[in-house]
Amino acid sequence: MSKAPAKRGSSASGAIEKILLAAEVEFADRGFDGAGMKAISTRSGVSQALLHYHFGNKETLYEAVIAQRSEKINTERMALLSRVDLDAADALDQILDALFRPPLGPSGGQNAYARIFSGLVVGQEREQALVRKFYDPTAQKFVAALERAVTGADQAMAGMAYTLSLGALIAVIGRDGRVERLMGRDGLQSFEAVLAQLVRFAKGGVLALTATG
Amino acid sequence: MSKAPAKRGSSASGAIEKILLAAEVEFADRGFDGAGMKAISTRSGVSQALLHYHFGNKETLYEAVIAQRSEKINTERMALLSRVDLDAADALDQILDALFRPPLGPSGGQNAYARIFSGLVVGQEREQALVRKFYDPTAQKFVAALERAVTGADQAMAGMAYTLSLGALIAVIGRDGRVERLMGRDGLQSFEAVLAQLVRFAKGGVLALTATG
DNA sequence: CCGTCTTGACTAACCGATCAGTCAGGGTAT
DNA sequence: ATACCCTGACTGATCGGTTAGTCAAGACGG
Repeated sequence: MSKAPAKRGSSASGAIEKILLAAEVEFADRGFDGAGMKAISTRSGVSQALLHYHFGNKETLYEAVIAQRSEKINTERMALLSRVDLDAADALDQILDALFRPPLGPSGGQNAYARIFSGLVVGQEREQALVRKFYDPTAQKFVAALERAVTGADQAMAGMAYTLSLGALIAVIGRDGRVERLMGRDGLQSFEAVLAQLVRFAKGGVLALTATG
Repeated sequence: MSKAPAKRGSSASGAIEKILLAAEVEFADRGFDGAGMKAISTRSGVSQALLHYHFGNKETLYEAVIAQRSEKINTERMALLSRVDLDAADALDQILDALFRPPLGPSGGQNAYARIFSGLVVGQEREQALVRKFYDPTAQKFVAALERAVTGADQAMAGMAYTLSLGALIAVIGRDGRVERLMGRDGLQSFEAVLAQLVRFAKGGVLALTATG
């Protein structure tokens, strides 16, 4: 019955980590369909057969990349969110900071996974299924936090606010060169400066969305 | 030297239009790499060879789809923008409406091209090149309009505001089912209602971004 | 006649996936 | 200790299928 080994968890030479790292870059650069198993094997320095030995197929490898990163991001997001005083004056700023900071990562937009993240948000069935699986539970916590922190917001408004804020986030992620092209001079801004602008924009948007009128 | 025919402009049975329409749906559903020339030919009811006869290759066909739609969108955007009084009180609302309405199209998010549009915003080299070619000139007009209409905005701020607003737009485009999932009940809202919320969000964001502080 | 279009065969490259087999390490029986 | 075997990690070669793209020959219609 051709047992599939496919049980991850051990690897003598750290091959699994190398594969995941190479796959992340390849998927980020070319997307799921554009990425090739051969290219991933070359990039990671292992045989192509080993990719299937450890992960079974391309789809599972893709999911493994997202599972690994999303867990870190969700953990970090929840840690930041748990420290927010929802009744404080700057609660909304803190919530949005907790939402944006982890996926942007310490290295900003050149982070490979950030580009995969963008693809998840605007993707079709495959991506939506992964979002549902790996991001929805945390997302609902944020929607609930928004609903509580913003006066006059119901669940529908909070959900819309969350979606629109995420849109602003992925616009920043994919902006390499584009923002600089549209706004004359100015070298690339620091990570914290961009994040601060993002929070300001989203905050203004959320408040405008939920304001009575 | 084996001249490529590839001169569009005439078609006895309207095959070119059928091809462009089918290609638009296929590219929207599966992305550039996921789309297949065979699938496009099947969908359009035309032989696969005819695709190459008229468009040469896949890349050119993709570009033709975007060229056709972007021209309509840009024309509509400029027409709406030209009617805006940049010194009026609601100038910002009008600018954002002119920016969002055309790509959302009359049919809203189920519009096939809208999904291609989303992919352009978050894409890599190929998509960025197409954006540069087909959208940048109009984009710069909008950045300039934002710079003039919003007090205290310089070009850098206006460019950032434009990028972030676009992000909110593509979040709405790709939201099918997702917004409804995050915000309890509520059936799908009407096109104008969604657009109005989008404008409110972006307006609040832009003003917050450019406010002194 | 000429441009449009179909049909069908064809290539060269590439795709994901599979296979048989190598190798090292560790337990185990004697 | 040594001979044995099993297991898990890993590879090179190759599988069948699909891809974009090409080409030739002919049909249809203005």
